[in-house]
Amino acid sequence: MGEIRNAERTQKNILEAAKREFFDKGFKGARIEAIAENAGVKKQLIYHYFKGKAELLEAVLVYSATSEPEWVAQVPDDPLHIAEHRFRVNSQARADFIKFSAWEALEARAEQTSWNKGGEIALQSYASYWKAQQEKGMVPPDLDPEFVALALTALTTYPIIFSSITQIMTGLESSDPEFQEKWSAFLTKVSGRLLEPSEQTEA
Amino acid sequence: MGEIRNAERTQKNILEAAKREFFDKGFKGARIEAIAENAGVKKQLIYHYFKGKAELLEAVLVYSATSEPEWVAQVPDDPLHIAEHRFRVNSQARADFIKFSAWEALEARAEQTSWNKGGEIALQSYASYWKAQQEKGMVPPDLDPEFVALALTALTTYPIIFSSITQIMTGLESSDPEFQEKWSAFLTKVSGRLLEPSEQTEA
DNA sequence: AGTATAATTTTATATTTGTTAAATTAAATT
DNA sequence: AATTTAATTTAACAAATATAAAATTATACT
Repeated sequence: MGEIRNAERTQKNILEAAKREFFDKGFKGARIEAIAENAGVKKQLIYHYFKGKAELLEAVLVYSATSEPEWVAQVPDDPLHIAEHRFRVNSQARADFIKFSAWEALEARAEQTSWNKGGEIALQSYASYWKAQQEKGMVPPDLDPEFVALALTALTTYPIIFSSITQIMTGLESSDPEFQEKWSAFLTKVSGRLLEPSEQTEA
Repeated sequence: MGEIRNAERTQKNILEAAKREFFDKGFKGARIEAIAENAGVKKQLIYHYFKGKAELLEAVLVYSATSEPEWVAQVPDDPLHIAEHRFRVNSQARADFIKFSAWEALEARAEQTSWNKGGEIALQSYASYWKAQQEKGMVPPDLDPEFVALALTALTTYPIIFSSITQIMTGLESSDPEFQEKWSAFLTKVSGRLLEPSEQTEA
């Protein structure tokens, strides 16, 4: 309409709109029509550039993986601040992807599909990280490092996924910067308490 | 077919099937046809007994609320074991309801609907509990009790909701009794570390 | 300018799914 | 037994939604 024809730009518009739609509504909940409307395009164009709904989602996932900024570089050394760092990154740069993962997990359970082949690796490597930390003596020996990883994953994603629950319990939305500050501080305290050597070492 | 006509029993069959379907797939994902099939009934009967899909869900919620066993009675006194107790109850008697709440939270965010009027009260009263515990000196004063409540909610529901993630990180499904035992023990340790008075009380 | 090719829209189809209305069958009542 | 009422099924509708084919419009190339 307003602009000159440009396949590349149009495809990008579609991908951006699709990303918003999929990440917000999940695969089943996403509507091709809504994506088209949001991209300022007739929906049949989507079938022209991407084969179908499933293929569009896959394209969105690679697009979103490549286009997102690198954040692995600046991971803090101190395991005490890992959780806080994770939460900050999750709630800022990756909030919508986290929400999508939640959709994915629920939908995958209800049916049998599973996108996100890269997600598993990330989760497992996170578990490996805590195993290594335990071997370095940074995690109390009585705590299973895989459970530590799971617990911290829960604590760093739950408020983002369940913002309404967060709102009800704390009075703050998880998108609120005030919540993010306070929860970050809380996570650091929790990490400290979790990782500090137990008092009754041995009798 | 096999049995004699009995409106009450049929309604119960429908409610049971609907409960399974809604709790597993969420509201949008649930299929009336699947419910009918599962209940051994033609789907039009559902419209006869319950007005429509939305009303059926409401009926399921009250049915499920009244038919579930009481568990509030045997809550442990010691806040150290609250999390473990919550997790045990959640993963056994209430696993499917927890999953439904997850669907509800995600769907409510995507749209504007919200069932589950009773859920808010439960969450708030859980927050109040921890506030009271802190006043009794059972929670370190530097930890916001509402955040403690949110954290423990996350830890006691996340593995149930995201069983696949749990499987990837720990090698165990959250429905596996082995996982439930280990996670329960882990939660108690975490609670202990979280609630124990800080070492550097004041300088 | 004229033709080929790419970009986009119009029109149409098939399927899924929630819902309604009518018809049928069984139980209850007199 | 006849009639009324309740339980259940058959048939049909309508809206939503993913998808396909054809038509149109703009751009590139010679």
